[in-house]
Formats: sequence, structure tokens, C-alpha cells
Amino acid sequence: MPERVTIKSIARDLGVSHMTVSRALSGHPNVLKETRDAVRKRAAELGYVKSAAAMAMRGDGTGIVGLLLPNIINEFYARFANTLATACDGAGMQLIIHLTNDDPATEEAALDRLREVQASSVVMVPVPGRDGRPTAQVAGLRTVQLIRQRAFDDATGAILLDDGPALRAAIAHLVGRGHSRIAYIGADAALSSGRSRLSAFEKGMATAGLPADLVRTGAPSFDMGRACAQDLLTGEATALLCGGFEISNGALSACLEDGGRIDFVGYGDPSFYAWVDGGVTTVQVPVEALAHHAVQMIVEGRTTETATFAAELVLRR
Amino acid sequence: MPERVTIKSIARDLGVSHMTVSRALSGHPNVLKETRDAVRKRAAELGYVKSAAAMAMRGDGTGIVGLLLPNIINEFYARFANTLATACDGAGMQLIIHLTNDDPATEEAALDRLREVQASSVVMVPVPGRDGRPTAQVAGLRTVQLIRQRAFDDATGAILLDDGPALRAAIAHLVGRGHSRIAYIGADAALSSGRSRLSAFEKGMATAGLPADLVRTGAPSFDMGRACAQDLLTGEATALLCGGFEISNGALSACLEDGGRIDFVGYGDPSFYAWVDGGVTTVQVPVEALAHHAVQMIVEGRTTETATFAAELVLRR
DNA sequence: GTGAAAGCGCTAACAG
DNA sequence: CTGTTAGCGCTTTCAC
Repeated sequence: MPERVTIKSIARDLGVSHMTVSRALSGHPNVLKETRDAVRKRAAELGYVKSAAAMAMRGDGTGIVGLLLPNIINEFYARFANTLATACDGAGMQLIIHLTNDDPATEEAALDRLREVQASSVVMVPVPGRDGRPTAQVAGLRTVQLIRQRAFDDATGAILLDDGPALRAAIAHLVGRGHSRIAYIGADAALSSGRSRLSAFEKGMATAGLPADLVRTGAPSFDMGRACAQDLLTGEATALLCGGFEISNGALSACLEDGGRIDFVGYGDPSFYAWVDGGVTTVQVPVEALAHHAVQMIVEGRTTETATFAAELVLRR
Repeated sequence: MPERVTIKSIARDLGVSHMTVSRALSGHPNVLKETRDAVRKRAAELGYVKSAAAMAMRGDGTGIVGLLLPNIINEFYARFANTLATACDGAGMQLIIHLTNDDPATEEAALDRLREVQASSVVMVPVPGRDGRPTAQVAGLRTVQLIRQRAFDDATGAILLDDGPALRAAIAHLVGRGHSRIAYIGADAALSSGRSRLSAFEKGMATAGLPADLVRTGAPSFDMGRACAQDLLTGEATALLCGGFEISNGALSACLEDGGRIDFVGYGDPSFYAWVDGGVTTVQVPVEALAHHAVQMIVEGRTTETATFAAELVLRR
């Protein structure tokens, strides 16, 4: 295999010292213009790229951003990653993606790998059920928590959702359409987001003078949402509100197969919600805004702040 | 900030040489069990992780896999990335994702960045229109081309689709349903995949004794598919066949808004195709199989082979 | 304007 | 069983 092209190999090739090459390439003033041009020309010919490893070892930062997501198939996560990746490219950074599948051990391993490569920052959707665990693995990693927030993890930044108003608006919408038996499927209390959304649902129902008794919670996933919806469809519920991205897709699949007989309000807004069944009413989350804010926090080093974005009910059909 | 934990700092802390620490941590036999345990204990307490930069500089390989995709929102790409990321984690590698948006300059920049970090391998969906360009940027990068293949780039591996039979089956299916005015939207000739799919369409139509005159090609994108479909919907076409993932989604959105009056066969099989409009007939691609094969090629170093996977027509509704 | 030395973290190759 | 040296590619510091 052809020897790696380094400043030294270029220097040898040109009969100068490797320092001259270094200076020429980094635009240092103290280099004869002739020399500089010759060096640059040769470097381009040889396809020289500076070793990121060497730079990292010198402590110059890696420009690597880590992204930990449960998965990347759900369109919310995909859109977030898409925007983040594009913005990172624009800012001269690279994105390493790890999928946690909401599994604690996987998350821990991923964080370790990111520490190995000295990632400058990490954006992560924390997995459920690790509240209170000392964030040993996070030591030395500037992290931003996305959507969910771990308790007792206040040294890290967070980008959260204010979806209470939208969820309550969803209930008001369903009540306005004559429903009184409104069901809810959401994440369980292991997740900060699960707790707050459930509480919003309960408040909304109380305001409407309705009982919040048709509730299903658990670890949020497509299958969980689908199973709970199938279960609810056999009962007395006439409307269904979802409190999670994956749950919403799973529940919707069940409702569509059921023939759309139940009034459905989803969570998140994958593009096909606009086309399906004449349009699905849903709690829309400003994904791109979240992602852009994440990039800002990263490049400006403000990774200890907490930002909150409002979700919005989108009526369709 | 707290000093970085290195084998040297641990060595100082324990009053031994850094080599003893190195050996203890890497399980070298020649270390007193006592010493080894003490070192490992201290390293764990301190949260030591070995510097990937140092390893890379020694030439031990980075375990970094690059993935270049047009975007990651389209479910085909998302599923591919999801499977690849999971498999990489399992194989102790990390995935760096770059989105090219099908733009040549972006692709070139991404490849340079991956060379900087000395990525062990790169899986890429080549951007259109760079045939024949010397692959200077690819020098020293073991790459696998996905779905599309660049001409004159035969030193790299490839994972391709054999979708001709499925496309011809789609035509037979539509003909069987009484259609004679069948339209096609696909990528233009700047893409190997565009050329082969169009040719499959033409062959299929010829076999059926029908003219292949309702054809639209161009740079494949959601908007392109949507615009072409809207255009075709105003004409005499009674059925529409798509030859691209993004195109298919765009065209489908137009057809759904049109009320589903045209017979539609999509390309790729995002999960919602099963729910929409009673189920969308489509050319299904074995994404997971492609991704697993990519991982195999990478870990086994067989990055110059070409593999082909068959697409399959899935009838729905 | 150019060069030589040192050091970032790690391990292979030699001493002991 | 343990320690010392050298070198991976790069820039900063100090000569010349």
C-alpha cells in the first residue's frame, strides 16, 4: 500500500524540513511565497489531508459531535439527525451516531466510545430509568439532553418540549367533536416526558370534567402503541390521544387497520400524517428548530442551558 | 478542568511505570495479578478510556465507518443507516454520517473529512454525474458504493439492486388490471440506477406491446416526483410506476391528493405504504439484507466485491 | 525565512 | 515481572 502522505513525506519529497511544509499549509506568514506555492501544489497532487488523530492528540479538539438516539427510523429522530448532520457539516464538524434502542447498557457503551474519540459534544435522548445514577460515563463530555431529561443530571444542557398546552388543546378539540370517552397512550413515569404528558392529559380531562380512566402507559415503542391501541379499540373509547412519537405511529397503524372508526390525535408529525386517511390531526413538534438550537448550543459552547420549545396542535381533515 | 486520565497519570498515581498500566489494562500476561487488579480498579474509578487518537496515530485503525447518504429522512436510507449503525456498534465500530444532498462538492468534502479521521471504510450512495472523474478523494479509502454505481470506479465494492424483474412484474400487474397508458417517473441517465430502471420499464412495455411514451426523468427527489406526477395526472395516464425512493414518495403524495384515481406502483417500501389508501403496491427492496451485507464486506475487508440483491413486487389492496 | 526539539497517549521492542 | 526508549503526525517554542 502507498505510504501515508504526511508533512514529513512531502518535506522529504521537496527537500525541505517538515516545519516549512507545516507553515506553508497552515498559511503561516514566514514562508517564502515560492516555497509555499510549491508545497501546496505538491500536497494537492499527493492528496494530502492532515491527520485528525495528530491534531486530537495535541489537544486541538476533534470537531466530532455524538448523537445518541433510540433509533433513526422514526421520522422525528430522522429529521432531527438530518438537520443536525447538515448543520454539523456546515460548521466543519462530523456527526457520530449511536442508536441506543432505549437500552441503558448500550447508551453507556456509546458514551464511552465517544469519550475515546474525544467528542467535543454529545446530543442525546436519554434512555429511561437511569435517574439518579451518577453520570460517571458523562464525565468530560459536554452533553445536551433532548426531549427527555434525566433527574439529578442538571450539569448538562437540555432541549425540552412544552407540549402541555397542545395536549390540552387536543382534548378540547376532541371534546368539541362530542367525545367524552377519550383514551390516552403514553410513556410511563420512568421518563420525564412521560410524566409531564400524562399529567397534561389528566389536567385537560379534569378541565373538561371528564374522567381520565382510559390510560395506557409503558416503555414507548411502536409495538407498545399498536398493542395498546388494539386493546382500546375493543373497549368504549371513542377517541384516542397519543403521547409519544413511536407510540403514535404504532397506535395509528392499529386505528387505520380498524377502519378509522376512532377519532385519533397523534404525536409528532411525520410527513405521511398529512396524506393518510384524509390527514391526521396531531401534536406537531418543531424538529428543525430543536436541531438548529442544538447546533447553536454546541458551537457556542452553551451546553449547560435549558431551552424549551412549544408543541402545537395541527388540525387536519 | 480536571487533567485528562491517561495511562501516565494512572501510573504516577500508583507509583508504577506507564507500561505496567498499559499491560495491565490490555490484559498482557506478564503482570502480577495484584498489580493488574489495582491498576484496573483505579482506572475504573478515574473513568479512564483509552485515547482513540493515540491508537490511530500508532496505525492501529480507527474503527470508524463513514456513511454517505443523500439524506436520512427517506425511510429507505433511514432503515439502512439504522441497521448499519446497530451492526457497527455490535462490531465495535462507530458510524460517521455525512449527508450529501446529492451534491458533488458536499460529497467530496465529506470524503476528505473521512480521510482525515482515517475511516476504515466508507459506504456511500454516490452522487449523480461524477462518472469518469478520477477518484482522487477516494484514495486510501476502502469504499462500498450503494444502490448506484459510478462508471469507471471499479476498484471499489458495490451493493446493487436487481430490480428489472420486479419492475417488469409491476408492468405485467398493471396490464393485468387493464391498463395500457402506463407512465414512468425515474432518475435520469446521470445515474446508473436511473439508466437500468428506465431500460427495464421500456423492455417491460415492449413485451406488453405498449408504447413507453409517458416517461419523466430527472434528478431524483421528492419534489421532482411530486411535480412529475401532478403533471401526468392531468394527462391520459391511467397508471403510474415509479423508479426511485424519493420520487415514489413525492409522486404518491400527489396521487393521494388527487383522490387515488390513478393506479400507483411505488418504489421502496416505507412502512406507511402498508397503511395508506388500503395498501400501496410497490417494488420492495431488502434494506436490512443490504445493510447486513455492507457490514460483512466491511468487517471482512472484502470491499472490492460487487453484490446484487433482488427487488420484489409486493401486491397490496 | 527556515530548522531542530519537545511533547500530546499509546504500545512494540528491548533491557533489566 | 517491570522499566526505558522510540516513534506514530502535528504545532509551538526556541534557535539560527
